[in-house]
Amino acid sequence: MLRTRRGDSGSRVERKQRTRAALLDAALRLMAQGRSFTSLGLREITREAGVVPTSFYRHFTDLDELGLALVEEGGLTLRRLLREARRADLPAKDMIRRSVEIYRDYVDGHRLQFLFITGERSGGSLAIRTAIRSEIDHFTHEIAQDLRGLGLFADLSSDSLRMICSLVVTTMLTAAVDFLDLPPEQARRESELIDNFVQQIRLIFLGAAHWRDA
Amino acid sequence: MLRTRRGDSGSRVERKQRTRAALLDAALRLMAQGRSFTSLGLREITREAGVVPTSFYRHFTDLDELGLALVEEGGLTLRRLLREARRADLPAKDMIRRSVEIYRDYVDGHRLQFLFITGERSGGSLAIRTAIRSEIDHFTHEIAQDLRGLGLFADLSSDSLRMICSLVVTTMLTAAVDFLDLPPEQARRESELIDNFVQQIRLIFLGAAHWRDA
DNA sequence: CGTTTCAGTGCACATACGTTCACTCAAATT
DNA sequence: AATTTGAGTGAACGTATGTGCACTGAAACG
Repeated sequence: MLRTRRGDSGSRVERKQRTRAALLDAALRLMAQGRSFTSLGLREITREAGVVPTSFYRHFTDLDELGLALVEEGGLTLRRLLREARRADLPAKDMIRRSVEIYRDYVDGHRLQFLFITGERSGGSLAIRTAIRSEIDHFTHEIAQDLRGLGLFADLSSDSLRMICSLVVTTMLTAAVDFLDLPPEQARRESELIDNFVQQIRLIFLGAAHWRDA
Repeated sequence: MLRTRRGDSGSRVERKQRTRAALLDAALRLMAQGRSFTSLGLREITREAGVVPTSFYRHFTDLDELGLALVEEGGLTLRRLLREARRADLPAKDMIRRSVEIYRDYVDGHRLQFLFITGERSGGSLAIRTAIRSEIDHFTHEIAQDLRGLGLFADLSSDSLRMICSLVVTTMLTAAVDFLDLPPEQARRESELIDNFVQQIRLIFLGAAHWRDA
């Protein structure tokens, strides 16, 4: 009874891609209810995606494979953040605060992805953890290049710059968790959080400005 | 057939406490195999603890309650770390490196606890996440007091000090995840990790030394 | 010493799970 | 127009789950 299925338009490969995306999204939505990836069941995901359990195997051999696909999606999201941040040419003054606000909006606009990345970064299976770590390393490296491109920290070795960016990134990810856990309509609490985050990044950059390579 | 149960010595309350501890430990051991807390089943935990499923209800009303007990245990572990660090009177020179080494050893000696804290800090249920956050806040506050006690950062406001310590703590927790994921017998990779961690803490303190309150 | 308490047992139940298999039937291919 | 392909179906399987209930028997208590 394929006739009555929703979204039965487009070519066959398009429809397949759409179902695949529905499965990925279903998994993220379930995790958003306070569950971790390893706790999800195959039937649960297909049910949420509006598909029969056996359909799952047309797209992934098992749940791990779906998890790794989610990591890849998350990595893309991180890279899109940087592309967006580069476009928004930042004022020299208050550059950090502005960047933080962009980040906050971006996290809010991609809640499920960040929930997954931050949640599984140190929670679930080794395979997923390793894959996420590699995406984050990549992200860190890109930020380092961007800072170099801006002519900042020109006198630092690339090892030191990497060390500093990795500190910045872990601080960003911690802040993302805080943003996501913020109850809605708590402007006061949110601005405290942002202020704290801004100060931490400023502190790191202040340290970096005085850093001398070993 | 209570006669043949292992550890059937001690008073009744002692034996109960021991079974309770066995349940908590069983949960941690299962998580160490790369699973998150929300993925654990009641039967699975009791099986690992060597107890019949229905016995579970003598100790906890449900899995959430067991999770919160684990958080409490984890909080105790964090506080014991500080007590231990305070005893080991640190040399003024290389104080950071020495502290980091103590921390590394401590994490290694309490792998399961740190696996739980870092893994569930941003992964599982809101209740557990919130409880962990509060333990970490407490930990952060204690570190701030210790630094004050050492006469460091005497010119900083307590808000700034808190902000700095929170940065230190999140860096510590990220480092713990890295330590835990380190394959055994990788001395080279481990010392790289430690060097990186030491440098990040130095950088934060360097920034703190130049920080001026807003 | 008789009675009470209660941690742990063993069985039963409804319900969920992952996976298999043979199937349909529209789209793609020939 | 005839044929092949393959995403999605639906029933069936063995096995797992959480929880209720009546039970046992040693420790604690009066």
